[in-house]
Amino acid sequence: MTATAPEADPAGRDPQAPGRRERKKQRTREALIDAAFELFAEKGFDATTVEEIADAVDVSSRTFFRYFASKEDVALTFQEEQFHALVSALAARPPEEPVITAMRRAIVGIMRAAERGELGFAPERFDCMMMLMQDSNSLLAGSLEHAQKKQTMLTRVIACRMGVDPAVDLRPHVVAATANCAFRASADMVQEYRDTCGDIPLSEAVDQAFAILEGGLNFPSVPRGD
Amino acid sequence: MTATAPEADPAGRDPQAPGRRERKKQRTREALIDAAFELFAEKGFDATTVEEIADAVDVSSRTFFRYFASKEDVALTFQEEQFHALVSALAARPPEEPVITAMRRAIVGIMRAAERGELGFAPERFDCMMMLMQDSNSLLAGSLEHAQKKQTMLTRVIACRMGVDPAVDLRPHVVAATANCAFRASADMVQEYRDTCGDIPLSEAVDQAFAILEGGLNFPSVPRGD
DNA sequence: GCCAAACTGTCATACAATGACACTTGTCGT
DNA sequence: ACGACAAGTGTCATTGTATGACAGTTTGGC
Repeated sequence: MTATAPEADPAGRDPQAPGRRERKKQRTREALIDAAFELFAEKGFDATTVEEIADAVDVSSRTFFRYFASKEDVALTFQEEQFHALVSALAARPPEEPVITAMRRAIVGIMRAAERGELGFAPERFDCMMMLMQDSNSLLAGSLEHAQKKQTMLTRVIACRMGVDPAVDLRPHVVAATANCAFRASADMVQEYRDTCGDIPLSEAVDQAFAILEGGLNFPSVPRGD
Repeated sequence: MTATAPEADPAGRDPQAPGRRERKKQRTREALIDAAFELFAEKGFDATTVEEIADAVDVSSRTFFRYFASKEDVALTFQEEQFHALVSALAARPPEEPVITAMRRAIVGIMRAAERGELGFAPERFDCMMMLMQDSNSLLAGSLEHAQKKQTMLTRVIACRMGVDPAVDLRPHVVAATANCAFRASADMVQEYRDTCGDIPLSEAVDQAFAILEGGLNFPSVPRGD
């Protein structure tokens, strides 16, 4: 392995450029994610062991845990990326917009982008994760835990945008929780809908969910026209 | 151990009465819960091992897992009981009430009852569980998973009340998710509030959260009066 | 080329959770 | 009262997740 690569430059030319070590680390990380999803798709989340994932990439399972905090973590990388994108998108919304509107447009925008593969990962991966969650309690739990942690952060962002103190004002908490709420409600229905009719884009369902929430939820009980 | 107890009756007098075996089982179960909470309160959830809980009651850890599916499970017994009470309370609401109103009153009613110790368990236990969740990710995850599963069931109850099909109508999903949403938002704020000002009853916060949700969440962003 | 830092593998270990099997105890019929 | 059967429990073994310690290797900076 001599310096046959064209970019090899003995004099440290670009101090920002990630070195070979960094690149290798990144490759290992992505290889682990790829291998994990391949195995998950094949055998399911619970039936796949960390050792199998590590073996597929030819590293020790100890190394796996140096890249990911848990087996759930490797499956939730996309959720993590989506959240980061969400915070940016929310910050980019014009300040005249009411918070719920900003939130709604930010989320729906992110989800549409994700469905088009514009967020740096294949859309199938996210779908795959949603499917896996149906069959694995531990993955569902991990996802919810992750989302809850993010909700706490979102609350601060929203409180700031509203100019109120989250320690004494319930509203930012409710708005942040609403994001989770809309997402979970939509995911549940999309899943149920798939079994009977067919696929529906999650982003559309989430948009609808926000519409319902903004409407105030005032639905009558069944008229009992027996 | 001869029949010195006054209730010993050779002729099976009451076929409904739970036998000694059943009573002993119940006692073991409650002893495990008691021991678990004592240890949790003392050392925290994560730092407490199943073996310690089992030892405190003088049973094997294998037996612990015959009573509870997981270490989280023993801490979530109250959450389980609250949910059962909620479903009953919801069913008892008059059919003229809009679903969101029925839900709100059912939940707030249950939580007030819980705070008064009218649900068969000490209110401190529930408070304790909420505290433990702040420090334990696995317990938080378990709680959220449990709540999510219950939400799915709630969705069906609500869909039924609304007279719609949950596979094609998003609204019952959103209403059910709203329950979780209101609860989590309130729990987060109550916790934050406690650190700065003091205690506030969770039931009141939840009631407020519903009011906010029913209002449609239309809050302006900060006026920027710089 | 050399040194220090970063990365990895190989132990060892703790804990959660489950299956298998034997043993004890409660329940029920006679 | 006795015995058969079922329920409950303990012991042992095993799998899988996760973490700490330590040594060996690779990489980047000098």
